[in-house]
Amino acid sequence: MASIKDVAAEAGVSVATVSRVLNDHPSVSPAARTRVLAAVEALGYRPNAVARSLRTDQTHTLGLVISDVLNPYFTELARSVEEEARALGYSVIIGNADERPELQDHHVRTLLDRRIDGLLVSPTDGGSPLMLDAARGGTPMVFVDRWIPGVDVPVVRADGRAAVRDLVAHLHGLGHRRLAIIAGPAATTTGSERVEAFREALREYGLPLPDTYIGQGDFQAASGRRVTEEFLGLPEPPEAVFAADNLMALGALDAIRARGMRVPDDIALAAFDDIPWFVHTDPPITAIAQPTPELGRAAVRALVDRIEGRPPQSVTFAARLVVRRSCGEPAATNVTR
Amino acid sequence: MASIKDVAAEAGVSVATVSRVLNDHPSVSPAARTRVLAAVEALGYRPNAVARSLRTDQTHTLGLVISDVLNPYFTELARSVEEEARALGYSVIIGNADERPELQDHHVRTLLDRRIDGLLVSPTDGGSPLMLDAARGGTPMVFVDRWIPGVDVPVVRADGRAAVRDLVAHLHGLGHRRLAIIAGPAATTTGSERVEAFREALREYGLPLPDTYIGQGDFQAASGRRVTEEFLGLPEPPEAVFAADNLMALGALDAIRARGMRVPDDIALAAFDDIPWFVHTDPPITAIAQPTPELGRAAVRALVDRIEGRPPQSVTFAARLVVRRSCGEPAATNVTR
DNA sequence: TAGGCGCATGTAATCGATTCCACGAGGAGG
DNA sequence: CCTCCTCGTGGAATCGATTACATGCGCCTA
Repeated sequence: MASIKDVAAEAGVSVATVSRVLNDHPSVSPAARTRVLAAVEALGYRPNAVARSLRTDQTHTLGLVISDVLNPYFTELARSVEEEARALGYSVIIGNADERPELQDHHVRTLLDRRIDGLLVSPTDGGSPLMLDAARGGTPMVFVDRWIPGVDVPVVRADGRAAVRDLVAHLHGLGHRRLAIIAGPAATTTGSERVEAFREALREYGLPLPDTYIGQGDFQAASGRRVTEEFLGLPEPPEAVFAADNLMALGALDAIRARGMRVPDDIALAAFDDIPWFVHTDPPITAIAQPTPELGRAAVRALVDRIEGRPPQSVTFAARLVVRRSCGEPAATNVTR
Repeated sequence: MASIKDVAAEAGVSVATVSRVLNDHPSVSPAARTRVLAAVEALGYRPNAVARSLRTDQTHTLGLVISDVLNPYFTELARSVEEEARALGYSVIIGNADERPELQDHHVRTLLDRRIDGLLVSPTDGGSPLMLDAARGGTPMVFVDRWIPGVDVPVVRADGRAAVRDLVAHLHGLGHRRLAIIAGPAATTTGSERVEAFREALREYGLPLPDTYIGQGDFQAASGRRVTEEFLGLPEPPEAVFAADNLMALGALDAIRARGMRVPDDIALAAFDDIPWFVHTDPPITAIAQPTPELGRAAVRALVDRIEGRPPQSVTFAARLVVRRSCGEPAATNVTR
């Protein structure tokens, strides 16, 4: 592979001049510039990003550590992150933690070893020493979707509180009174917040939330299935189930079908995180939609601001309820798609 | 960030000794080793992968360029690729081409600039000059799922021919005679091969495949919807539709429902590529399943073999038919899950 | 006891870029 | 005509690692 020296030799100039041409430094004569560009062309030269990074101490690369690539919510997030980063001149390296803290640490470590310019994280847990050290040690960092309390890192996320209240109103309006939730791990913010929002909304309607109606899941389909089976086995099973993410909702759907029951006739179902597939299931599933692409874009912008010395901003978007048919017939005024 | 020099100073040895300890070179005294390790610990030193790569000309990184991250088939592939690579001591950088050749080229270019050790590609097209040059220029490369004919690059893929024949037999056995296909782009091998296999299987059963029953899709849901609408608008619509990937199948499902028709009563539907969601749709969709994780693992092994100087092997797996309910009642002997 | 061998270690070159500094040529101004 | 400034250019240091080569020491053997 041709190096800058080869180009310099071919063009009959010094490596310094070649470098200047490549970084369009102003003080290069037109003649030299032409010769260098011709040499670059002739040799098919491409600058070695590794060498460049070593010298400049910049990789123009962002790390993105997500909790689960198999979850469509996160792939959509990853896609928008990459898109925005590319627009701003950065590449993205994705690390998939599979909801496992030690795998998350592995990725954080290798990303730091590669000297990425900044880190975008959706933590699977309350924060390992490694990640906390990195944050405190000055690695530009932004949390997206989930975050870790008590760390001075900007957070880009969606607030589902209002949408959860809308959902409870919707369920209440349809006559449902016994509402249950399949929660995510309490160590994650999205795990605990969604339960809190749900509990609060129920209180507004004077509805109870007994412990038996709070199932402990782990954001994976299997846990949704298990928890739903437990719900259905109760002496007084819930009339509606709210899953804190889309994978657990599908697990729930599965468990309900396995019992020969129908949604929404026998039991209502709703999910946090809307995904394209929810339109295609039978029945289409009512869900709380985050503006996922906007989240990704805002997170990248915040991180790049931080990297390039501008003050980064935490951003909170609003999630919104998308009513479909899985809780019963929608009122005419509600959004359907 | 501490460098090897700082460690050397702290431990009172030269950088060479530090390097030897880190790469466990045999000839280092136990005393020196201990002092170095203590210094590493004290400073929280981590070797700079950028500098190391520059010197050794190895990045221990593989590039993976896939056609569409939003397609669950590819995310599953990406996951298994990363897993196997990690087991072999490599990291993976994923580039998403979004089925756009120019984006594919962008990713190939930046990956090469980063001097990745090898490239795993599922090409979106017949091969750009850039990719062909890279392949011929000696960049270790392996094609996975899709490939480009006429290039000397190992291919790891699944052969769907037998499974497609099984599918046609299944459809024929259920009494369907007018079978149609939603094809992928002809520039991709999976696009053309699946049509060919289908055509051949139909011929075995003496069934025709008129041009009106070959819809041209692009592996995205919208195209599946459009093509299906065209099918349904024909004077004599097909009795069964076979979508060449999962996203187009969902588009088809959508179009069928929009007409108020039911699967499989009014029309049968099957898809290439099985995904977890197909179990949850109503009805569950009959599909041709590739051993996706095995594909990813084999591709990584082939690529790493090539990188480390062992002869790489092309591998072809068999795809298999998974019968569910979207074509009609399954025969008792067929696999269901 | 001298020669030789091997081990532990250090010095310095090297990878491919960027960039500071010095230098020479040429033009402007006094 | 001399001085000074600007512009284009090249030499060389530098980033942080790896590694070939040199060196010195201790020990074994003849």
